[in-house]
Amino acid sequence: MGRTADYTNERCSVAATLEVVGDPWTLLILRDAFAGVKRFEQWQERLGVARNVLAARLKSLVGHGVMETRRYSERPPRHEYWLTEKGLALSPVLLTMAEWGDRHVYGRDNSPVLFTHKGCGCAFHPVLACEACGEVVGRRDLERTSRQADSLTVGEALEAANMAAE
Amino acid sequence: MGRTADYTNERCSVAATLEVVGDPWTLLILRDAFAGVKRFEQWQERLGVARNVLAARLKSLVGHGVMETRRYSERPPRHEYWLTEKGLALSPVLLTMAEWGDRHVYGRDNSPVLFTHKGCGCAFHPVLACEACGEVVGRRDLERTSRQADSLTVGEALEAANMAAE
DNA sequence: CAGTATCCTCGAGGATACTG
DNA sequence: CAGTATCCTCGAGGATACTG
Repeated sequence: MGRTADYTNERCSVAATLEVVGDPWTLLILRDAFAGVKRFEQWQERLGVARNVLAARLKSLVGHGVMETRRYSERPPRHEYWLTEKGLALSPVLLTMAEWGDRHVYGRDNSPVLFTHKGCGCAFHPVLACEACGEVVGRRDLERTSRQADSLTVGEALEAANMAAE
Repeated sequence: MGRTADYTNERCSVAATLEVVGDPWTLLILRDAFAGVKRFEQWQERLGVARNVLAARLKSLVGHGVMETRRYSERPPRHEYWLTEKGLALSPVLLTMAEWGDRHVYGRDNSPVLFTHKGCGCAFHPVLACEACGEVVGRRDLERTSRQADSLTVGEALEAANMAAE
């Protein structure tokens, strides 16, 4: 009866990620966070999102441990939102999204943002590599093993993760 | 006045990707497509999504060139939905999402899906590498150059891409 | 500045019945 | 089987005014 896709009953890591960040505004908030945005008003102005919605999203991101608040003024009390390690770990998701939009919507010559790989000096375009051996990997190099049957739902996993965090 | 985030006026490749696939149901549809789902009823049953919504999403994905229809029966006329090259190119997005959910929601020991890298035989966990030089790359190895000011909006880029496709 | 509190709209999505 | 056509609900999000 939910009004939209409900990820919590899925048994899937993709759905788990979507449950935390797969919201129309959240990924734009995170994109801006990676670009250095840390304060409420900055997001509000850049995104034009309603204040209550922005507040709710930030609260959710903090609740999920993706961002954390840091005081930058005592009087008046003010704080900023910083990406945690967990939040910074989303960078490959954002980068692969940027790469796809770049390549398949804009076309590489029209890319609105460019990254340079400092190591080699080239324009950076990500490909996936295997953490274990470092080799570049395509879909064909992977074999998929499902364990869905005996695994937790997204809702259960989130609950367990929150318990562990406390 | 839109009811939700409107990506079309952004000048950003991430937003461009979200405009095409960043919908609560669409990424789950694609996830299942990568798992081999090709027919309407299969998605409908697995996702429990309303039929009109599923039809609309599939139509949108075909319209954006992410999937294409293929006849598999003449009488009665029946077709399947196959990922195009453009659609298959989304695999790094799904894989990095799966990795994050795996690691930061489920925890690696509870992962509902495993991938094995055939090359080295190890459990596959993706990291990003530079297409040009093959080296593994972290956020710190990247330098960002914005060209937002003189670049197209997402809406304009999508229109241009559609024109080119015809 | 960084929100909270209210009120309101409206359109996405669900449910169901129908069709070639 | 693969949708289309209708109708309906309801809650997400926008707008605005207010607060410490």
